[in-house]
Amino acid sequence: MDALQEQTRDRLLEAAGEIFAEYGFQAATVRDICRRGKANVAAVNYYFGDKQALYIAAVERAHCSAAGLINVVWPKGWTPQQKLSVFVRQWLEQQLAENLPSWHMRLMLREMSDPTDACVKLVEAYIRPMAETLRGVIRELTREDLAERQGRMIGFSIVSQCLFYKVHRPIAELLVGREEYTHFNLPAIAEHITRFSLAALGQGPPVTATTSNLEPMS
Amino acid sequence: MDALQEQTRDRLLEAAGEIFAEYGFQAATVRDICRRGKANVAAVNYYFGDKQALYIAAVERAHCSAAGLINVVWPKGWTPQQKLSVFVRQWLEQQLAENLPSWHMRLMLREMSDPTDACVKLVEAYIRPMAETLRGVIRELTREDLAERQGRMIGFSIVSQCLFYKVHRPIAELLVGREEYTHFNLPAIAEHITRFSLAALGQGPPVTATTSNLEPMS
DNA sequence: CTTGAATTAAAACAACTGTTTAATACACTT
DNA sequence: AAGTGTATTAAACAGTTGTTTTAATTCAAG
Repeated sequence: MDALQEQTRDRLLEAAGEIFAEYGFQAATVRDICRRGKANVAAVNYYFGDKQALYIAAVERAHCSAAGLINVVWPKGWTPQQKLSVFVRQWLEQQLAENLPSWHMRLMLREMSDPTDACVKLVEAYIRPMAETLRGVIRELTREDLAERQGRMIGFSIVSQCLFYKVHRPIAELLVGREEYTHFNLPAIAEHITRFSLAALGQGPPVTATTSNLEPMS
Repeated sequence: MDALQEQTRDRLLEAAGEIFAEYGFQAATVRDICRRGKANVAAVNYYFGDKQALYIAAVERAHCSAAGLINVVWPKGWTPQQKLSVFVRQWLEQQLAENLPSWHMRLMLREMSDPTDACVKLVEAYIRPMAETLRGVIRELTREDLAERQGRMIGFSIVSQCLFYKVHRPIAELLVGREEYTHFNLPAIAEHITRFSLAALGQGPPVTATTSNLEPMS
């Protein structure tokens, strides 16, 4: 009984995540969700109360399952440059993950661009820990007495570059052309962002330098 | 007759812009738009055919009225550093403009994060010209033989930092706290992005340097 | 004043929305 | 075997959606 009853609830949550991520809260309909979840229309209200509660549950599920860069313990002997490189690459991997279940990140990004009631929990459980991780790396890369506010801005500069390639990907693709954009793949983007940011912090050569073997596939 | 007939059509377009910018295409209702435009419900279909055509017209109107950084002619003797500084500042001013009519930029940003059929025109008429302007400045800031692809990535790095403070402003505010975020005002952001980017290109001191009088209120 | 087209208005349209109800099916205990 | 509480279903609910229809109104030209 428990196995079966939990099954439909879970199927519903999974279907809700996919559809909310694709269409957003308003445009998604509970009938679509129930159809994909192979459940009756009344199931949403039976298990979750109403549509909004289902949405919040889906967002929660998304940020609970994706805790990649939270509480990382860096291997000994790593330079802060290496740490930043891995941070950027891993962020991009999560973000651009074409594999399943892709809706987790998409739903979170939607919440980040167009926040609802669910975004407070998202910030506390997911974003703030990641921001702290990044803040630690930045602290290693800069002078000890760097102003806290400036440290935050540096973090924003790094993260914003990563977010761009997901949030504004359609526009970027339209701008440079579909074929050319295939060269804007994950390794290329990751290396550019890392080099750009390290150079900005005075911890690497200008991004315009000829050689580019900053991080030979650690 | 012409004056009056154009009046309601324009009122409708203005109201549509505001409401579409605030709620998005799906969540905005033609009844809300007509109420704000002081027109009958049938007016939308009478003047524009259907809701989607009204939306596209609103997006068009938005990107036609905002052509600030397109085809700029830089004053003689300006260094590329100064040009970049002005570019960033002006982008942020348009983007963060709290003054009227703020819906133009908000509607375009919505289209950039969540593109519909209207975004192709938007790219060609607004985004591509601005990208060309920025590309010119970057060309001045780097070696002549810089790879085109890398030039584009540098442009993305700069623009993404600007976009961040609009698109993800709610999250950023939630992260650093409302009071502290008041210090993330336009001049502070503009200076940080300019210094960060110039340093990345090897055209300025690291962003972590103590002094910050890069651009004393030109 | 009359004509006739353009504009506005009120009402109705069918389709869809989230949600609720009431009946049924099922597994379990007593 | 009857009873109990949970899970699922089909049907209906009331409200909103975009759109259409039909009629009233406006208003300049003849």
